[in-house]
Amino acid sequence: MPPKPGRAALQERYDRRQAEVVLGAARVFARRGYDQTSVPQLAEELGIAAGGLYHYFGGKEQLLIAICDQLMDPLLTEAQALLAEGGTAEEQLRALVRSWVAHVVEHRDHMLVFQQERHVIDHGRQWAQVRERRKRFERLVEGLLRRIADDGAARLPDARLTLSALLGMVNHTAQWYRPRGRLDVAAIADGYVDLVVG
Amino acid sequence: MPPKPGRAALQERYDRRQAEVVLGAARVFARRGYDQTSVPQLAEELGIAAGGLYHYFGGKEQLLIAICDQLMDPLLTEAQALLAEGGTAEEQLRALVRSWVAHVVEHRDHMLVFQQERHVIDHGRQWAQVRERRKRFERLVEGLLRRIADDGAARLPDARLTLSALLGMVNHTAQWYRPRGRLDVAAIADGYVDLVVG
DNA sequence: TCGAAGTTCGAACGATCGTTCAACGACCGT
DNA sequence: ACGGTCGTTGAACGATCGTTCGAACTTCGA
Repeated sequence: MPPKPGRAALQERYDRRQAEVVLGAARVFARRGYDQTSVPQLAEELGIAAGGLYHYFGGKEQLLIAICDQLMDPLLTEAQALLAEGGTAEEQLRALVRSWVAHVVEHRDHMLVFQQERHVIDHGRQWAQVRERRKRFERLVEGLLRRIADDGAARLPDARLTLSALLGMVNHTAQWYRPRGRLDVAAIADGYVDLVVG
Repeated sequence: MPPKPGRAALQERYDRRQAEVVLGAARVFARRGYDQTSVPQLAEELGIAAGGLYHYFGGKEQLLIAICDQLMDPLLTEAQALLAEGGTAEEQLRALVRSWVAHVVEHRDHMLVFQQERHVIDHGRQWAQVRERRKRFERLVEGLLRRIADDGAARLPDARLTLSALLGMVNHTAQWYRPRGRLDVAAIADGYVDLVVG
């Protein structure tokens, strides 16, 4: 269904439209729920015909996978870049959490869908790549927390428990953050880090 | 559909069976997802015929509401009882979080469904009571955190942000806790409280 | 400007959904 | 022990689901 390989201009247009559809689908799914949104309903909100979706996606579930990829790929890429920059473990953690919170807030709809459909992500065969990306990101954070604990500077009760707590609070941000709220992204992220490292 | 009023013995049997169905449905929904589980599938796993469910519930969504009630009612009741017992704010917080984590772990399936179906809970008209119970519980925790902040003992960066963080980490526990894990419920709860109050 | 390739449409498909209901065995109160 | 209610069954319903596909429209390359 995508254009034949070799035609760069067409490929780019195809990819841009596809990403646009994914973005819109994330917004609709976050509000109405993935399963409770029928393909005709989704198509109507996106302003295209129902059948037209299948030009860009093999099926409804592949669209869901694309939403999760659009969420996880840049997050993991940015996290790896930050860790390569050097600095103390605590400095790196602070930078990582800032980037992470910014990402959660920016991709709030994606996050809500991602959390909502955890049962699909955890079980399906074709979800292995999404699961692995999530795992890799969590390991990055865990490594950082272990370095901080080993430095002895902070009094983390338990690195694994702290990791779970941090995952919980940051990801939960998607459920209450509002664009014109009292706290900006940096204040939220720093507040989280202060809780964790004291 | 329930037995006629006045027959206490029948009413009790009916209520017990109903609660049993809710419990089983929570387990199935947590694994397969609410929407992705058809009524015939659910009925088969519960060991009854599809039509039989409608003896206890007006429809599939009322069953979902019952799951959330079975989760929130005892949690709120116990929280209110703990707050009535007296003690310093920090002591009360520690007791409340212990009870809360125990509840999340005990009703892990309910929690997973509750979080999974957030979009339904937030929007539907008949979900107002569930929303209000959730709100009331959150206000209880918020009041406790404000008392701690006012006492000046701990260095909470922001009571509202701390509340969101605590909600996130405790509720997230349902997604990683395993019965024979390294940490027991009390250790988890105390770890969370230590992060929050320092 | 012309043929080809890419994109969109919308009617139609079989499958499956949530729900209803008449009927039957089990158990209650008397 | 008997009449009535309760609990359960499973077949059947209309509605709606995700998906397909051939035709119409648009854009690209030359």
